Amino acid sequence: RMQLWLNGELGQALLPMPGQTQEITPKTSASCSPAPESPLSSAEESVKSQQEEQMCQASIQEPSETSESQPGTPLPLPLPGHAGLSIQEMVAMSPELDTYAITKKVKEVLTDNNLGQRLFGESILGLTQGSVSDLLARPKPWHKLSLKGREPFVRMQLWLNDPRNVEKLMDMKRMEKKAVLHMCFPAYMKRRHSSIGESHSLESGLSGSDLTQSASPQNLSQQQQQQPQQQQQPHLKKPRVVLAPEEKEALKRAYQQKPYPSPKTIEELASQLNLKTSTVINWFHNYRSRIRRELFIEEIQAAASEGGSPSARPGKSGGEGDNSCDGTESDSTAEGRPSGSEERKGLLESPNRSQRDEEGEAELPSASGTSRPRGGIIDSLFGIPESVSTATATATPCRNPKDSSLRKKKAANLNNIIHRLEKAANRDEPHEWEF
DNA sequence: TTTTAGTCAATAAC
DNA sequence: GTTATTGACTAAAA
Repeated sequence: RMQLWLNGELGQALLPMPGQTQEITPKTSASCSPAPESPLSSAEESVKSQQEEQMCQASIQEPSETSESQPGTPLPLPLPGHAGLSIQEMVAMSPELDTYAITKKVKEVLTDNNLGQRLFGESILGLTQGSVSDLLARPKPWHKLSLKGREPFVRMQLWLNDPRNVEKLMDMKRMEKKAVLHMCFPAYMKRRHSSIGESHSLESGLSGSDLTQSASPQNLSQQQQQQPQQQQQPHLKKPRVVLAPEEKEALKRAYQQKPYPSPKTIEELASQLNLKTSTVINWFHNYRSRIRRELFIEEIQAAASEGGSPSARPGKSGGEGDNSCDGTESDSTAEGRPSGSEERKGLLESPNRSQRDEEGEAELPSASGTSRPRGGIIDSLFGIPESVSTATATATPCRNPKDSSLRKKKAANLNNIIHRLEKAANRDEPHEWEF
């Protein structure tokens, strides 16, 4: 299969660079691919629905392409020329990609061609519009992504490499419209106009937003799957919690004081704000996660402003595992983010020191643990232009002597911050929350 | 058991 | 109608 991939359609689709015929060692897929089927089979529901989605898409795809998709692998759209390789294998084999450049390019193409995120997400990435929006606006650097997290970027890269990508998506858009008119329109209109004040339609169990999305045939199948269950239990859908600005403000203040609050503190917060404990817990989880991502963006932008390839710059976000280089925790000098350094500091205050330390150190195995062939033919197989693939340029980030002094400075800065935070953490036990 | 990563989906904002 | 935001959830890692 590897051979097929090397010599077959992928080669054509991904515009290999001339003269790049280095061998690829089997080690790559063997060491990097964590039992290709397993991650997906564990998410059975998701797979099921995505398989449904594929089937539905098959009706609006060219048959030749549809037949390429891997059984058991949720490929919302058969990857152009993947020649039988599963997406997991492709992800495992992928060289380091510049996620920032990829998303930038995708946004550009979508905007230029008036293609929506929903269409793109559902047909190319197998993700919902919201996820696509998030992904395009806040891409994480490659080395911070898990294999699963890398998948959409590989899909995007492959899509960008497909010379007929826009054309195909346009076709889908047109067909989708027809499909909506011919298949979905009556029910869609009926539900849409009959559900004012009944966002959770008893008839279908779908909200207004769902209905809008059901305009897509592929989505329809997913929802049809959910329908029976919801018909049986139409009232189970929980209303979305919307936190008031004051509540958010209070939570942010609490976060600034204690990014990892104890269960007791969470209880207190919940009772004082009249929220469910789980809501407060979720809020902290989400906030930490999103602050962390803001840091990545900042890091990328800082790197970009310094010139060069942003998402995996040596000494900034390079994946060699040194915290002083990954930027996430060491880059305390970065400025200009609206949420400011107060939120940022929380990321340094993980529940225990060892965990915090490990996080940085763990980057090494996570980045290099998926040691795959870099540059050369793999880049060419992915058809990656130099501006997008950073693998060859950043093979050993931070090893450059020029980066060494920067690293030392950052490390010193980091130690200083950790020290101050630990001191602060030691004296903050009894908290009075002021809202 | 807790935290993180990734995602969905409701809904706000444009 | 599209995109952005965000609370909730699942799976996996620590």
